[in-house]
Amino acid sequence: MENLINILEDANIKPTIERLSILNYLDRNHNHPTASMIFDEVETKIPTISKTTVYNSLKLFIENGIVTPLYITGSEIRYDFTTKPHHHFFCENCGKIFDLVVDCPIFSKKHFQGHLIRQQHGYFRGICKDCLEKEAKEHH
Amino acid sequence: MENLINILEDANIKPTIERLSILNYLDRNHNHPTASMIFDEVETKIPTISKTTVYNSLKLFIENGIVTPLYITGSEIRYDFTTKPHHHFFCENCGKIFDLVVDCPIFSKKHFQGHLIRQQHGYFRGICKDCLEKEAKEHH
DNA sequence: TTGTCTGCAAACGTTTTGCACGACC
DNA sequence: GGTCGTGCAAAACGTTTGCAGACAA
Repeated sequence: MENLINILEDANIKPTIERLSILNYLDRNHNHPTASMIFDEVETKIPTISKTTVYNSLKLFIENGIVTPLYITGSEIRYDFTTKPHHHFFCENCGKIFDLVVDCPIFSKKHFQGHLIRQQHGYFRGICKDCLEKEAKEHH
Repeated sequence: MENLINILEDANIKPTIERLSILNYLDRNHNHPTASMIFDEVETKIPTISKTTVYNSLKLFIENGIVTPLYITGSEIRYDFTTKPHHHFFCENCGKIFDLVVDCPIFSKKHFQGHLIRQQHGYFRGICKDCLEKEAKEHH
């Protein structure tokens, strides 16, 4: 928690209880939650919190590079505690999004073919291993 | 145009004038348009067409693998005439989305680490070469 | 007291849905 | 005549904005 306060202060963001709770949630949950998922959990600790504050905080975090928004599903935005670039797999069956480790030749490059790269995503959609195995069992 | 009719008929989609116009637009414009951009252009040829029909048609095309939706910007969905998988670059300054040719080790694989891959996107956000050059000139 | 943070409510823009009309076989 | 396609209008959805009150320095 002390660590999270530092992250915010380093970014010149006042570490309010709301912001800390949101960041704490993202720190504990690396499963790319939606704003609603964050709100639902933080609300149990801070019952007075509003969705506006969740959105405000996430916007602030994104602007400061603390959080990365993922536009993967076409509906809700997913939020990812920023680490080094990595790929994502989105399961169309169970909706889970998880990290993939892929050896990609341009990862972590800042420039490519003359363009400035600020963010990079490799992502895959399909049916995840778990869902495939469940399906197979049902048809045994 | 004959070719486009075949594409639709092969997918068991009745080639109405609306669907053909939409597909024709996508065939001529590989710049990843939004539904509105498609609507605006097709409307000049078929003034009675509605946005609902554009959305209905796109949905049908996507379900049949003729069109790929791109969830890149976080706001409007972009639509891409389906070809072989490729990367995209989204310029945060001018909003353009263009194709990138990248040598990626898992492209065109159908399975990866046990997961079934139906679709794959590699995409980059940042500032494109053209915008960087314009910026440089302004600060000469 | 000044500026910042919060949170309600309303607005927003894109997409989806319900439904009725019309076209076609 | 029955199915399919269209298109209007309304709803839905996640997100953003305006604003007023609360809080903190």
